[in-house]
Amino acid sequence: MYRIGELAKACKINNDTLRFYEKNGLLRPSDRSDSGYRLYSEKDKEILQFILRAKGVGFSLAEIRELLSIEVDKANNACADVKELVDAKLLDVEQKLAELTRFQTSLTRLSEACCGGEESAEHCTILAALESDTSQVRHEHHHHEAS
Amino acid sequence: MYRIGELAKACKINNDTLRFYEKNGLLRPSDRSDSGYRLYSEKDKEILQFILRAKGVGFSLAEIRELLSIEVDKANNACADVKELVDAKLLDVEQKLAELTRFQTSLTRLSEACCGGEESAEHCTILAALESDTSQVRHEHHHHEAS
DNA sequence: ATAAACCTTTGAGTTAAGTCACAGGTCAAG
DNA sequence: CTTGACCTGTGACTTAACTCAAAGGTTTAT
Repeated sequence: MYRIGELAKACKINNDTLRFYEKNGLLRPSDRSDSGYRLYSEKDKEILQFILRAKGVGFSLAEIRELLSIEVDKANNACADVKELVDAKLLDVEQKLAELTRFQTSLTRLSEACCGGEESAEHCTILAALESDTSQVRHEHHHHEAS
Repeated sequence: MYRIGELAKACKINNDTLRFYEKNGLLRPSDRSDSGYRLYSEKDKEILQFILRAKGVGFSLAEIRELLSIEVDKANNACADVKELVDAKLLDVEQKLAELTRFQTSLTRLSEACCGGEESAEHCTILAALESDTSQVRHEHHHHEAS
């Protein structure tokens, strides 16, 4: 079991961030000590790492809360609802992947062109390096009620 | 040439967001009308779409500003500096790609397990579906001075 | 047994990224 | 030649996601 400071240090975040996540329903410590200290389990740590990774790839805390809440009710199989959410998130992820792949291509091209010599003049900005197929820009304004 | 409202509508963002991006050095309209109205070119629109895509995959405006500023000084070849920045961003992107790919795998697994039947009980949460190789969590605190 | 380093709660402050409000100028249509 | 939809600037407000401060309880080390 980790105390708050230990877990925070291990994951390089602030103690207050952990309290904040708790208050916002993202990560509740598995236990409390007799004196009220938060006690986090190994599994709690994994959840936290999941949260941090998800944040890193652009999910909001509200979205992450949703992701974490995905859990098939084994007794009643409320599967359909879950699948819907999962598939929606999957679409999000695939869209992000597509965008990122394009960024990767562009940046790679730019990097290669860069110190290659004088023939590189055409690909000297990100924008020039980006394929100009900008058709797929998407915007969603899901308004999940947050904390 | 687009006026602010036209471009904003075309890209499904707020007029004020465009003014905000301008104030923060992300997108300056190519021209102004005689009466002072902002006039955006087709290229401006592409830049905006770039910004929106970059935002979508988790880049901050400060990072996007950096990305946009990547431009090889063709006369003086300040190539080395540029390459360094590009390669740093490339690393970022590749890391995000790796994370996202794992999310994709997990979500796919979850989706498939979900309405598959009763043997799916093991993969009923994101966390269960995630490979437990959580070793690679990374945190960066670049402090680019923002606008 | 007392200081130092931890933890508790409540509540206020900060930063990034918008978003809104206001007072007024512009322009196309009737 | 005025009405309505658009634009201008400046500045205040909002939201998400922290981050800090204050007042006090707990644990460990001397």
